[in-house]
Amino acid sequence: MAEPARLASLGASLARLAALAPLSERELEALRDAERLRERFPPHREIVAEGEPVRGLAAVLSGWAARVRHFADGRRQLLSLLLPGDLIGNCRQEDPLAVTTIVALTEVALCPLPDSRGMPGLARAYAISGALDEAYLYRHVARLGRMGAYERIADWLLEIEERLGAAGLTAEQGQLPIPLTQEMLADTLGLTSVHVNRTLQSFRRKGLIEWRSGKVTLRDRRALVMLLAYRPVAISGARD
Amino acid sequence: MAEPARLASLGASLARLAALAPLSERELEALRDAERLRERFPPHREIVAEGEPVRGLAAVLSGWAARVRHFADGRRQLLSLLLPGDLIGNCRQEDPLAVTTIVALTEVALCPLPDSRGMPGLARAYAISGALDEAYLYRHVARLGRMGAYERIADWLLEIEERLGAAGLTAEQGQLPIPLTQEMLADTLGLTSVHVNRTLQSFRRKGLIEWRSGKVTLRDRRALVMLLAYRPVAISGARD
DNA sequence: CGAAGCATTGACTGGGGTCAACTTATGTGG
DNA sequence: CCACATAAGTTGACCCCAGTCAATGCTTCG
Repeated sequence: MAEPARLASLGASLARLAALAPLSERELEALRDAERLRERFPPHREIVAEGEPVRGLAAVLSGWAARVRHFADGRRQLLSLLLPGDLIGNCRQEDPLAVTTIVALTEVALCPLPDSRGMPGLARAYAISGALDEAYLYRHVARLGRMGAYERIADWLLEIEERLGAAGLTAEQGQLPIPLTQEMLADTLGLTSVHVNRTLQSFRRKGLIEWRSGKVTLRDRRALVMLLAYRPVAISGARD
Repeated sequence: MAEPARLASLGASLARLAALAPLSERELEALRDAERLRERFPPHREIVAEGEPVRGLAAVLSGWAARVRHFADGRRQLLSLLLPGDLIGNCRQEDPLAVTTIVALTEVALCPLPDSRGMPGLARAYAISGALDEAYLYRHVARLGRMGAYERIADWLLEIEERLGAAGLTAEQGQLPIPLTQEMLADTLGLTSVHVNRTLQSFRRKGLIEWRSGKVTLRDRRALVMLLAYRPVAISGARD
């Protein structure tokens, strides 16, 4: 955002990263280089396995991935979503082990990122990216712990709008490309796909959102924000 | 654990930190120094305010604190618990802003910690502490997203046992000092205090735990672990 | 055109929330 | 050491949000 001209040559996803901190010409060059090398993963493929050594720092160039935890009886929880521009393996130890499994939700392209040694701008950008991850993770905890289904979805949509915006992925008229099935969304929000379906339909009927073939439009952002501010306390017989 | 003799002069809480990575004599000395300076907070007092600049790195010497988020209508969610030995302000940016409010749940004593510049052992210890925080946070997300009340409490108790053990705070016979009210536990686990109460009573009646005046004993750890593995699927009419 | 994955709908159930009363600790000043 | 106040824990009655099960459409895409 600060220097659109110099970032222009970067793909959108790395542009998000580059916008987090002022970068020197050399650092930008390093990112441009990195971008050329990319590794692809088909949907459902594990990108990182929990407990395995982390291979190094990488960035999501396209597609969505997720940190995931599986239960013995088949339940699963998506712990966090990794969108284009997000980092993988962004930690401080020398030889870290992966804390969670990471799986590709769609087709995903990664690129390895340069070490930040001797590049203070990059180091700052990585640090800020990590802090953002942490902030979104806390938000996710609050969402799962204390929000009902309507609130969870509204809050999540607003978060995704913000994050896709930062990655430069909001199409014109605020269309958000969200390639998740309702079941993935359910596994993210701690709900069942059936209930996600019903809640989304209610949103659509009220004209709050449109959601067709992976493109989401927030038709009434104000109403979504209202949903978060205070629970109606259900006095009147207002239905739906 | 590696070097009990050299750690002996450290208070238990900082001993946990020191056990995370091999430390030089100079680094240990720096910790011993730090330990002398302490700041006290009464229960309910804010230690860090969300959005404010972080004052620097510190460690919890005694008492429990929590990262917390408040909702407009009075609901609140404890995002993570800070036990003796845990760090506050452990991040990588230069001038970070606090991502969440931190509040003292009990009387809390903090001590400032030395910067890790020029002390690679300390740097590693801080990094590992941060990685552990992250791991527990992901576990918390899975707990809130996909576990029922029984599982949440069982899983949480096992986590706390592990963490108190690492901090050297498990008394003889595995008594855990847990200074939380049922309401605080409810705000941690995304439940109501009423439901926490009923669930705990069920645990007690089944002989799984004892909980009296802040001292918890896990009487049947095996059964607690079983609770996590698979949901009973409720075929028979087994009550309670 | 068939198959597989995804979305939708209905009927039913139950875990956990809500409200409100009551009891038991904890503690504080006289 | 008691009287009182306040916080914490306990219990019961009732209800609703979200889960479950199962059938049926709707898309894609070989």
